[in-house]
Amino acid sequence: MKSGSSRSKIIFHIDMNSFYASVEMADHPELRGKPLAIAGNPEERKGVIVTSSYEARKYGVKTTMLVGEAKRLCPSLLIRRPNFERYKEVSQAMFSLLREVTPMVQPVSIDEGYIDVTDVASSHYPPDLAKEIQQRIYQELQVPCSIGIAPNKFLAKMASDMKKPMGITILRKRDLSRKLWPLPVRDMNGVGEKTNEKLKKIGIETIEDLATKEEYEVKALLGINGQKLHQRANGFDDREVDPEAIHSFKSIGTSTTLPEDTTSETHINETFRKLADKVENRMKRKNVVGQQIQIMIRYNNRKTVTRSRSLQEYVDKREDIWREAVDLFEEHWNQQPIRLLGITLSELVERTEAVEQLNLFSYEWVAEKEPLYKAMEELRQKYGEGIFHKAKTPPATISTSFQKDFLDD
DNA sequence: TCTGGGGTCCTAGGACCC
DNA sequence: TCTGGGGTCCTAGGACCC
Repeated sequence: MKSGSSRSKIIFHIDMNSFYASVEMADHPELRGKPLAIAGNPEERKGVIVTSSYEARKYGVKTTMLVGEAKRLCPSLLIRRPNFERYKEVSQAMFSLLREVTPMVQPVSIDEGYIDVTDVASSHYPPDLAKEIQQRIYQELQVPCSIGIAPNKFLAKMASDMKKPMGITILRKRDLSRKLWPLPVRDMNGVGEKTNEKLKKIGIETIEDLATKEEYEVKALLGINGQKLHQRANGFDDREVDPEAIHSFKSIGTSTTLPEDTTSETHINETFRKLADKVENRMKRKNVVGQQIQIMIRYNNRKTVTRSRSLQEYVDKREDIWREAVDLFEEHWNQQPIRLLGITLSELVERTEAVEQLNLFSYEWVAEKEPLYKAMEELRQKYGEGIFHKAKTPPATISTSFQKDFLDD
């Protein structure tokens, strides 16, 4: 084993098959073997399919399809509401199990993740190891998974997709032209609807078409993403499995589709209150505070706008989140009926870190407090209360830049 | 009866600074 | 008579993924 050199790696991608439906079947044996879909409540306009069992997929039931449409395709379809708490439990149990194999575990979402087994492979033959993992997950949690084995993340991900459910697929570099290249380019991770259309216009339909095109042509079409895709199609991907990535989340947000379109400010304010509550709870749980707030408004014609604002101070309290959200909303709402509202906080930092910064700030602030109050009073008398309309906050949270600008004058 | 809710990353223009 | 060039921050929007 050479140290520091680019030794070839062995990466597994573990993909839980039809995860939510599988968990429901594990918990409710009477559902097993039946066409099952997990979906929201159609009466609240949330009736879209989130996941469906393989039995349901045979009828053409797909994710994001409306429940009505799915039932038309598959009249015997059983529908269950999602139980995310339960799915999270099973997910955590699954990742704990993986961590018994190696600490090099990177969860990507609730139902998939990568592990780097390069070091483990000296004592375990990788396909056997994969089989063992798959069996343990199935026996201990009663849910199926597929595993892709490859020298990098991209190929492992593509491999885990090739045999489902309960498949194990090895994708070596030398297998590329035979196993990967014949696939439609749309199947690549990172190629969605729009990119697929663009690629089609320059004659790229399969992964082979992409791999054998000149890189600069793809880059000219898609920018940096094109370059990345071209490299991946040729089997290159140097992203590491990063066990820490899970801790560095960048935003926390929540949104809701309203049971009916509304223009009622009371209703809108109430909705923002609930959203702010939810965001606060999640921020508390993760022990973070945020310095940027974004709201999302989807109108009845589905036109969606986002509006954001950087804040002078970190927030994590429902009242502050709510006030900023409503303030942004009032500033930008075009009076059209609203279908969906959302709040997202970003520029997150650990609360402890924020407190240190705050202390520093407070120290400076106290020294300038007295003149600031005086200054504000003068402004108020000169221009009226309206001068502070934008801030809508007590003097303690007036921006430092404002404070500094004024005091320097 | 058109299409949920949770995210990440990238781009692009304008402001502002040097 | 035409006014460079680079860097960073802020905001809005879009593409993509599960």
